[in-house]
This record gives sequence, C-alpha cells and structure tokens, in this order.
Amino acid sequence: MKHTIQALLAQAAESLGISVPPAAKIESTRDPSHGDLASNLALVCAKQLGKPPRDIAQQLIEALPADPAVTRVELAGPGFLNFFLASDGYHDLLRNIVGQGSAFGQSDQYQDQKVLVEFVSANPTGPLHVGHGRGAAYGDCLARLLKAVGYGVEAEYYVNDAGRQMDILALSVWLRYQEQAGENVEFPSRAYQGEYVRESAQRLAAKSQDYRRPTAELFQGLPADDADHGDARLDALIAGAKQALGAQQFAEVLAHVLQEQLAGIADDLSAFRVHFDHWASEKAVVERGEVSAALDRLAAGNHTYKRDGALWFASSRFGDDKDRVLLRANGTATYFANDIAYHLDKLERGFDRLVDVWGADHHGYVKRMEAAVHALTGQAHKLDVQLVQFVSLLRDGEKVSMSTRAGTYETLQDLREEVGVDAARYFYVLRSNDQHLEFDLALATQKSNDNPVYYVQYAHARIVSVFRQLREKQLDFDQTSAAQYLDQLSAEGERELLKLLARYPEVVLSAAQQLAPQLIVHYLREAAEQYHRYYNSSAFLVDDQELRAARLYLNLAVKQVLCNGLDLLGVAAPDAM
RNA sequence: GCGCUCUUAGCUCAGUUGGAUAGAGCAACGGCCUUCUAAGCCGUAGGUCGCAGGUUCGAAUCCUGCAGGGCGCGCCA
Repeated sequence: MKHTIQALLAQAAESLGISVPPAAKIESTRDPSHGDLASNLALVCAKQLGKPPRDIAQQLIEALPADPAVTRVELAGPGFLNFFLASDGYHDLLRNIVGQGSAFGQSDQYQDQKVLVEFVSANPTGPLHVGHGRGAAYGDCLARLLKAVGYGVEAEYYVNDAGRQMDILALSVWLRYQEQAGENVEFPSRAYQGEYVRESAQRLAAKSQDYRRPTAELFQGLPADDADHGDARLDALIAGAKQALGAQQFAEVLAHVLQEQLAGIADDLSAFRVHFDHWASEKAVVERGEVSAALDRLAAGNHTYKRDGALWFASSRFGDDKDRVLLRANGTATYFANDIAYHLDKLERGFDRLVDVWGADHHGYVKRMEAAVHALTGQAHKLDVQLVQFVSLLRDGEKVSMSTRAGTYETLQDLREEVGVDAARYFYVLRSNDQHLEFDLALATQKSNDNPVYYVQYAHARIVSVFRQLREKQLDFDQTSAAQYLDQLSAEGERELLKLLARYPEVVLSAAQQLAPQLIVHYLREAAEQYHRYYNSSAFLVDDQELRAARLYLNLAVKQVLCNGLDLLGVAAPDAM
C-alpha cells in the first residue's frame, strides 16, 4: 500500500518538476482522523522551492493521479498530505499474512550481506550470571532480527581460554582437589570461591588421583594474601602449581575445568533458547599465529611504532583517546593484541559487518577496537559495538546484591528456574540495551496484566481458545472461502487492528536496522492491547456466517503476527494459559 | 581531571531514527463476568521531556554550554 502511494506521489511531483528528497517519508498515522498514511513531501520541499508548504501540498493534491486504492486525500496541519485508503488493500494484507504464515514480516533487503554477531563471550571461569543473561537474550534477538531482514547471520561465542583467568581457575580447582584429598591448603582469597569449583574438583578426583602433591612447600615464602599483594600471591601459586604438577598435568587440569565450564555454559544457553553457530577459541587464534599476522598487517599500514621497548598501535589517529600497547617490553602480547587478531579473523571469514555485544563495563574499550577494525579495513563502520547495561534484580522491592567474588551472585540458571525462559527473555529485551534494567522477580512471575509477557501471550492463547470454542460448538469456518468475506470487517476497532498489522513488516525492519528488539516488544504490547479491546467489544462466533468468517480470518492474521513477533524474541506463543 | 553514557508523569520506562494535541504499565479512584479465557476491557486523574541557548517550516529527538546520576580511564584480562 505504501508503494502505491509512493508511486502516485512521485508521479505528481514529477509533473510539477519537483525532485523528491530522501527526507520525504510516508508514514503510518497515529491519529485515525489523519487517515491511514501521511506524507511530509510538501514540508521537506518547501525550502528547495521557496514556497509555503501548504501551497505545495495543494498543488500536489491537484496533480495526484486518481487511483482506486485511495479514497480521499487531505491537506492537513502545516502541509501534510493525509491519505485515506480503500479497504481492499487491507483485505489483501490479511490474505498475505495468512498466506505467508511465519514468513510474514520478513524481507530480503539485506540478502547479499553477511553479518557476524558475537555475544556473551563470558570467561569460562564460572556459571553465567544474570548480567550475561541480558547479553545472551539481546544478542540472540539481534541474530533473529537480522536473519529476518535477509542477512546471512552467524552467532558466535568467543572463548577467552588463553589468559591468566584460566590459570587462576585451574589453580582454584587443583587446590580444592588437594584439600579434598586431605592436603593442608590455604585457599587464596583472590581465587574462585564458588561451590562449582569444589564440584569440579570432585569430578576431577573421580577421574584421577594422579594430581595429588605435597603442599607444604607450595605455601612457603609467598606474598601476603591482602589487597596489595594478593595478585602476586596468585601468580606465585600458579607458578608453584605448574612446577609441582609439571606443564603437562597442569594443562590436563586446565583442560578438565575448561571443558566442564564450557559444557555448562553451552547447556545453560541452549536451555535459554540462545543459539550459537560457532564457538571461537582465543587459544586457537594465538596458536595459528594470527596475532603476529594481525600486527604485521597494522605495521604494513604504518599504524604501529616502537616506544619504551614496547610496540604501540596509533589508535588515536582513528579517534581513540590515546595510543595502545600491542607488545609489552617483555615481548608478550596484550589482551588487546589478541582481540585485534580475533577481529581480523572474523573479517577474513568474509563478513561484511561485525556486531559485538559487550557488557557496559567495557565501554572504555569500544573506541580502540573500532580504531583497530578501521585501521585493518580502511572502513570506519565495519564494526558495530552494542553495549548492554547492568541488570539489578529486585526481590520484594529490594535489590539483590551480586558479588562474583563471594560466589553468592545470582546465576542465569537460578533466574531461568525462578521465572521461566519466556519471562526472562522478554524482560531482558523490554528495555533498550543502553538503559539500566531493573528486573523485578515478583513481577516476572505475576499472572496479571502487570506482567507484560503474559499480557501478550494471553492474547495469543485467547485466539486459539476462540477456535477451540468454534470446534466445540461445531460451527463452520473454512479458511479459503472466508477470505472472500473480508468486506464484512467494518467496525472501528477492526480498521485500527488492520492498520497495526500493516505496520508489522516496517517494525521488523526498523528494529533490525536499529539493533533494537525493544521495538518488537513495544509493537507486540500494542497489538495485544488492540486485540484484547477487539475481543471485548465484538463477538466472533456469531450466527451470521459471513461476518463470522471475516472476523475469524482477522483473528488468524493477528495470531500469526503475534507468533512471528514473539518468535523474533525467542518467546513461546502458548495455545492455552 | 579526561572520556563514554544516561536524565521524559509520584515509580519503571516507550517514543516508528526531526513531524501534527509527548504515550504505556504500575500506584490512586469509579465501572464491566448467566454470553468466544476477568492473566481481560472501559472510564477519571497525572508532564516546563534536567536547565539555558542555538540550528529550521517544525526539536523529547540534532549542536553548544551547565547541573546531576552511572561507568571507564594498566605494558590487567
């Protein structure tokens, strides 16, 4: 319908010698008295033509060719053109929705582009917590949205399996293992405290007793376990453990923990309906020699220099606040250097676009990463970093404290079990990703209209229930023949509902372009609201066969759009509640 | 100190990427179940879009300054 209006306007503009600027838009109107669609063409052309917008609008109306799809055009406000459309277009829309089914709302606009969405990427040093959950829900929705508008999408988890954190975790598990074997252990306060460390140690012991060593020597002459020396103490313990076990056995312990953690994370995510196509390993990137390759590439572009014995990336030339170290004076690569190599790896796999989803605490890192991708590709906007703000849990109106160190934080699994996957996912993307999120646990499980998830799901269940009643009352409804009675739809509420359904594909496109799943949430709430209103104002299972057919057909279309929208969020559309 | 980011109704937040009279939900008050699920609907009330300028036909939206909140600022990861 939009395209028809666009073509008509273009024709009118051409006959008046007006070139249509890109700012000219055709939008769905908010107020029914403004018709169905509105154009701002006259307003955006006013300057170019040096004439008052209302005069231009008047000329456009006069030049507009007649078309059966348009019943009326009005000049309104400062110079808007309001189009009132014939019902036929909406009837075609309904037939389209029912005909296309789950494909309705999708498009192929970006079908020639490949995008990689990297998200979660939490260190595999413990279970995922509620903060990771938000990144998981958001990233997964992005993947679904981008797919829906045609992108070739790959969802990827980057595993930081190469750094010191992994060594600390391996040490933590080994110390618990020693402790359980009866050795005397002073467990460091900076090591991983969680219960899962003990459990992992038990499973390691079940596998093998070969990792037991006398510990007396290990704890001698260590730096103090306090705020100033705790890190050095850990490093000394890691070195001691590597010496006591030998490199081979330490690596075995590490592999055991890593494998367990990753399996746990993968299970957790899949139970959360979050899908990854690929798990990328930092260690593998390093071992393939991609770090030096990436640094060579930067050097070849003259983006690096030596100073104070270190190798620097001139990131400030690309908008970063200052330059960054790639290779330390001792010759080892920084985490940043590894990350650059990983991003080059992604680019070389043929993606036109990279989307990274990070926790908001990494925001200081965004500029340098964008600078690196810019330097590597010569293009400024290949990489799009989306930050996910913090989540605070509210229980009985009070914030639940989250402390990783104390091991008392809320895990994603706990949350999932408490409120369910649907509510958790819905709440996570309810707010824009750059807003802090207050997750009210009581609200998420509440069965009332206070709860936005149930509100939308309930609309779907109601539609299914209508059809259940239809069968129980043994009334006729034939989908194919019903499609010819759509002119029976004349109530005001029906018109509003049709207008809303017509907007769905634009909403999907816009949500994908803005990487903003909350637009889908917002739309679904509106759709559910209109349906509930319709449900309360009109009976569907009426005696008049044609009217019943038409109304049930509209029910089918609403059901389809609710299903499709909920699917983009990874939330179920239940048949009964 | 520098940087990023946020500030919209009493509370939690939307706001179709500059459009017409700024919208929901909660909280408050009043109605609607012998009839397709009341997990619902209808109605009343609530605002100087942090403040001050600027850009233009038009600003919650873009720019500048100020105030307040959050986060970050390592040859850590």
